[in-house]
Amino acid sequence: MSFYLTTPIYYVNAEPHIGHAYTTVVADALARCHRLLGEEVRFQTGTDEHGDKVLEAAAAANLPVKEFVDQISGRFRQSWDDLDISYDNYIRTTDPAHVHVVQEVLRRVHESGDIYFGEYGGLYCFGCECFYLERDLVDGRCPDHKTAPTYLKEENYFFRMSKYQDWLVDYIQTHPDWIRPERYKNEMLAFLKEPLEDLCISRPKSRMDWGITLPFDDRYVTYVWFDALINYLSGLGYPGGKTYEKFWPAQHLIAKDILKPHAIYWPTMLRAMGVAPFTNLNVHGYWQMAAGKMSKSLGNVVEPQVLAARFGIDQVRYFFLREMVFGLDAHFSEAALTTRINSDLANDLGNLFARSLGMAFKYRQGVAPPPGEAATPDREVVTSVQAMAADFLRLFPAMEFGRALGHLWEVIGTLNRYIVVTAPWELAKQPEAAGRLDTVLYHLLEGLRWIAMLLRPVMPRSAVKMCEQLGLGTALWDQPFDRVLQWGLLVPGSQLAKGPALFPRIEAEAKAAP
RNA sequence: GGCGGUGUAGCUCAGUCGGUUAGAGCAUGCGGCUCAUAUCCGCAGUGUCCGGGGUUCAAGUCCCUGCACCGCCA
Repeated sequence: MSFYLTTPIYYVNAEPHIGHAYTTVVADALARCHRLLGEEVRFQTGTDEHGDKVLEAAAAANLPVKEFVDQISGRFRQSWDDLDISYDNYIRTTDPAHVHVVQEVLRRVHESGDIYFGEYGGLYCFGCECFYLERDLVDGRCPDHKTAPTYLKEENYFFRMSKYQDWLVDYIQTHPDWIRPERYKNEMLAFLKEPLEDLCISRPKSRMDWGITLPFDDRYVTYVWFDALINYLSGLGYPGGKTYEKFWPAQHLIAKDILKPHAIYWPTMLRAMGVAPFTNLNVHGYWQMAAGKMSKSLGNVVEPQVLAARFGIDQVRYFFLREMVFGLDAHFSEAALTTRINSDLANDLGNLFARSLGMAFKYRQGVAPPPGEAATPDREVVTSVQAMAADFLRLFPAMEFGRALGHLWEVIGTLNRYIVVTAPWELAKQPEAAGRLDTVLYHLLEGLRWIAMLLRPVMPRSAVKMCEQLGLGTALWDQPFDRVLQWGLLVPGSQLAKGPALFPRIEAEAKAAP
């Protein structure tokens, strides 16, 4: 079974921010989860590098455009490496292979008659790279850029998007899960109640030449969205090849701001190309920043690598997945991040791990003891761990990350209570309770092993640390879920290892930093 | 202006088909334990379920209406 997952390719006119990081972390966690479910996974991210705004940004940075895009693309890639993103392919729209595929697509669609030459005149905003209607302007100015648009009359190439409107509406209605969550599907259906216009897919080089030259008219470059969306295919080696055959169609992951290109342009493009639609478009919300909306000009952009350096990679990954309901907006603040880290990671999980291992060392010299006959509380531990794993593996791939983690944390609570109920420090005082103590310690360690296994997609580094300290070899843990999630695979007699606190508490002074 | 969403504890949110004294986490207060990262466990709360009206034996839940915020479209 194969699984192809994509993030958008990020536009290189600005630095990576927390929104990009969220999409990418979610994608990574999903990719890791599906690998552990035994599927063959291809996970692609990358950068979108053509268009007006990139040209402007390069000019503002006083760099040749290619040098500029190399630099920013590299910075995105570095950010993802810093966050342990396990992408299989990092695509750039300036890659010659991508350029070639875009031209091939244009040629085919042109030949099939779905691209035509026409004229369009209107008020053009260079900031938005689009034309505006009079009624959309605010005091005669662009509503986003507050600049007066210029009247342009141009001849351009158009994609017959309107031709596919009825098909698209029908497809959305007959595949209710296709665009999800539902609210975004409804938004698109509402949008499609109005007649769809054809899409202008060229820009005259006289105005803007940073793009892919049209194969049938070298006076023009390709409109940046038409170019960018094709990355999902070009990254597989489309139009041919085993990779494409194996992995298409894709699971796309996007933020809500780019819903329309993905839900309208892209499926109609695929249709015109004769390619099957993507499997799902998965749309998520925004992080609402504590001090108003996320915006560079407001100075509250949180750079992902800065966050990771200050709070920890796994900590940030956990926060993203735990705190935001996929599809809805959520609030971001350092206070919320700190609370999650301190109460969930340090107090609940980290402390449970430390006290369990601590007792194994204190009472059993750091060797995993053999379990004796299970009593009622022990059996309850096994039952709740197994039930939780089933819930977790049902919810997590369905992108209910917060609920999946909620179930996992209930079991962490169960294990903390199990310690109180069984009171190993009392058992240790009674020589005749030695077997009982062995059993309790074993159930704790084995429960923690399951937790470590399930946390691998979310917090890969911490999960490996847990496995190491639990004395497991990679041969045991580096396997699909169905092989490692069996009760009792922790081998009695294994040598455990002590380590520093998994998740140190964030103290007040760390919060005070700018 | 049109369509849609949201409004529940101090904060963030869950509340199934309408059904008992409306829940969780965090924060707060009290008590307990000592294996542990001053951690963990137990107990205690606090609510105009946005306002108003209606349907019903019964409404956080369904209907109407008003307000606030958000999104999409124009």
